[in-house]
Amino acid sequence: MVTGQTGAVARPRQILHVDMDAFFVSVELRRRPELIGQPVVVGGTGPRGVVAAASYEARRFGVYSAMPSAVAKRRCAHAVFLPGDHALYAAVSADVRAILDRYTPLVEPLSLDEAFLDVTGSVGLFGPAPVIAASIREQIRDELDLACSVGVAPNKFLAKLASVEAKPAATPAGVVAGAGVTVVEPEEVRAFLDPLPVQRIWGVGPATLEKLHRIGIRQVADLAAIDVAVLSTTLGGTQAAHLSALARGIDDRPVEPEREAKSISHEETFAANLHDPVEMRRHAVRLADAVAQRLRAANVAARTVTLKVRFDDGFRTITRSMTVPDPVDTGPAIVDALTPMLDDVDPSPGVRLIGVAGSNLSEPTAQLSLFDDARDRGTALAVDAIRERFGMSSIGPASTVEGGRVRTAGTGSQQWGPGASDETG
DNA sequence: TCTGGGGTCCTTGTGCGA
DNA sequence: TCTGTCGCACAAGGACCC
Repeated sequence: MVTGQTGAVARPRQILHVDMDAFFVSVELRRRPELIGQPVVVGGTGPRGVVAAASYEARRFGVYSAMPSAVAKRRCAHAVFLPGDHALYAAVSADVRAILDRYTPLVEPLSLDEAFLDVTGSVGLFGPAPVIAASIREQIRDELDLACSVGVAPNKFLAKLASVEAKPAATPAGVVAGAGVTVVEPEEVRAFLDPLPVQRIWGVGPATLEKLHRIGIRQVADLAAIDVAVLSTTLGGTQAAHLSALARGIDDRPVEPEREAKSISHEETFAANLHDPVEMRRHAVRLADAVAQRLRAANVAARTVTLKVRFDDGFRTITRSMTVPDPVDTGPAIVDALTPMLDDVDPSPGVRLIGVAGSNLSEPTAQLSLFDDARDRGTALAVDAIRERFGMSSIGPASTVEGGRVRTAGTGSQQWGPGASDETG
């Protein structure tokens, strides 16, 4: 319905990438206006916390997302550190989404603070794509008191790069306002891409960058020029073909409004290392319970259960997984699958993180022959109902009760690392 | 500097049945 | 019966993204 497939010359697609500016911080500033203009950091406040978002004033001091909070505090001691409120950001994200939905049904959220829109079929109604981009910015600003940047281009990859160009910039001298909207026309693609450093390409992280540097590739132009067969010897065929296409501005991926989750997981980093297998199991039970609840909420069950353990000896991480014959969506069933894996882990080096994931998702089965599972599922659904009414900490596995309250996972209280106080004992 | 949490995708190795 | 190989499923880990 959006592309000319009737024999007429196909119009270039009109893709928008909408990216909120310093989203978590900006949401916080709405309720803390006295902090506007100050360096503000949202993220984990404990010794192992990381920065989730930094205001542009904080970025002037070299504070960026994913940086350890301890480093951020050293670089910008006078910044205001806030713990973050994931539930609030999700609610505001829904408000933003409602605005985007006015322009096209083809909206693909990438995260809470960014989304792709295919407005190819909307230009007749709302005007050219850059006009739509400006209109979206205006509505988000007027209705939500938030700023965003928008990239407009013929595909997702270019639109995403374009939105970065549109953003404000933090320099040691001050914060420079961005254009707000950046448009890359089809005939401008080469001039836009060629001078960019190769790490700006989606999928080029530190490891790939190192490989590319070794063969003399530093700019996107270098990558676009190199033969794919040659690149394959360094990166492997799949990645070589993918990156080569992107470097040439080719990206045919559609905007997909409804993508089904392929896995559901919870993990937690502890303020103090665990050394006791019993403690490990207790946390695993809690995480399994949280994963199970989300599986049921999504009306799916997992055939593969994965345990993730990160040790304190050099950040070593192991994963162990098991595929079970019948999909599971209850805490006890997930714990059953986890138990042999947990028994195999030696926590003596110190365990800093435990994660539990369910993948290989399918619809839950209700086999009458599995009496125990059916009973577990009935209990679990009852628990879900109680939690919906009285809150997450109202009920949970006995082993997760601390001081008369249930410790929960994934409730948004500690999204970016352990809190300043040691809760693990 | 020393690294959170929630995801996706890819590669490599292994076991198994045809 | 033995061996090679192909495809598939699974397991584990790495890299990357926000």
